[in-house]
Amino acid sequence: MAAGTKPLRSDAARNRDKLLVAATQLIAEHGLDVPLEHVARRAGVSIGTLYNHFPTREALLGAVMPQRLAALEQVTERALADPDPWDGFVAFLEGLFALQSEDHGLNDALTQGFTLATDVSQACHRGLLDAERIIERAQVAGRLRPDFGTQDLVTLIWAMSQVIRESMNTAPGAWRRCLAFFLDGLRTEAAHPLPER
Amino acid sequence: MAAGTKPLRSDAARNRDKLLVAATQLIAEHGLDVPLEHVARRAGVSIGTLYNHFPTREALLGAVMPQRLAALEQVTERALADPDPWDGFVAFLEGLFALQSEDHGLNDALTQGFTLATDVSQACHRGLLDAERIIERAQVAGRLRPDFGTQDLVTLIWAMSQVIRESMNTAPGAWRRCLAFFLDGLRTEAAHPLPER
DNA sequence: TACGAATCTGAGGGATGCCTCAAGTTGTGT
DNA sequence: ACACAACTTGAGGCATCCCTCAGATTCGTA
Repeated sequence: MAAGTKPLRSDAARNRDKLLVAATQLIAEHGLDVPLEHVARRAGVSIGTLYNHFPTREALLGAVMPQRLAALEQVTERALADPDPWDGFVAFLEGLFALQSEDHGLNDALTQGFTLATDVSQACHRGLLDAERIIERAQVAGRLRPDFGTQDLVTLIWAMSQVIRESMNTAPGAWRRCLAFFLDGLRTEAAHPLPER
Repeated sequence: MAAGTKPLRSDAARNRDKLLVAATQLIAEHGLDVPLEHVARRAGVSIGTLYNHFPTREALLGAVMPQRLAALEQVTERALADPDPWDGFVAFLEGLFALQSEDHGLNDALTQGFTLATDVSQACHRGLLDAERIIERAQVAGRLRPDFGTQDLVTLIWAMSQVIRESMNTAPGAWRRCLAFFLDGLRTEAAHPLPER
């Protein structure tokens, strides 16, 4: 795929950048549903200009979110770099949820994740593949219970996203305690049979 | 408190009932945010009439939700009736979340719960007191880890409410598996130290 | 049956957010 | 300096949901 994108006029390029900055900020503060008019206003640009550059909300998210999701890759790397597979697994989850608790938009994206714009959705799937390696490593080491699958991670993300949302203002960090409870149920030695289906 | 409410005219009483029935149904189907116009329409009544009977959304919720929340009391009773304190604790959680998964409105109410109309909020608090007895009984029996408090139950409800929301259509019952993981972390023997605040 | 009070109705005004497009402005190559 | 394509603007149309109120209707009673 050659770069089919013509070079933007200088003012257009500036406005596009201002929009991306504004969108990144506001999405982090207020989530994926932030009114596009607010984004345009913070960028110091009219709503029409926003629609020139990003014809749909998804287009804007597709331009903003992948960068935020990339932060997750670092967390994954660090987790895999941990010599102890279990500690790495824990570090992954803590890093992941720490990111979510700092960015409303990321929290939303990982919740809706797979119902979203192709760009975002694909990034989520890629992230999940990486996560799978972390999970398997901890299982092979005999530390993580073997019946914990990737879908269970998705479910855990759903769960924690809400804890983060609800406690963000009143008790930030409450999610760490909740995660600790959950982790105690994920150790191999804690495992009891799961309900069938 | 004497009944300060004058008897309604027969048609008014009928309409009030129709509104309550419609609201109960639609709230269960679509959650607490269901448009009031929809409620009026399903009740076969004009929007004005709805506002005659329930001047605010909270008034309507205050009339509808306590009855739904009462279903929870039965769950609590049955849980306390279980001879095994741990089984009772588990039955309580399963009963609670089963109710939530059948009623979008109840799910919302227990999530927002304490940010809500006084009637609903009070019912939530009362429910929480009952739950405390279940928790303590399981702890005294040495089955439930002693560092699990009422606030942790609230957090768990937040978490599961989202799992229920997300999986309701695609994989109803997914919450049971998630709960099983969590429960395995709540057993006394699974307990590891929690992060200090 | 006829009257008055209780009740119902639904058009309509307000708020928010989405998105478009005709007219105006600005960058850029010549 | 000019011309034209590229870009910007923001009013305004659409949709949804909120809530109100003047006028029409209906119930209960005498």
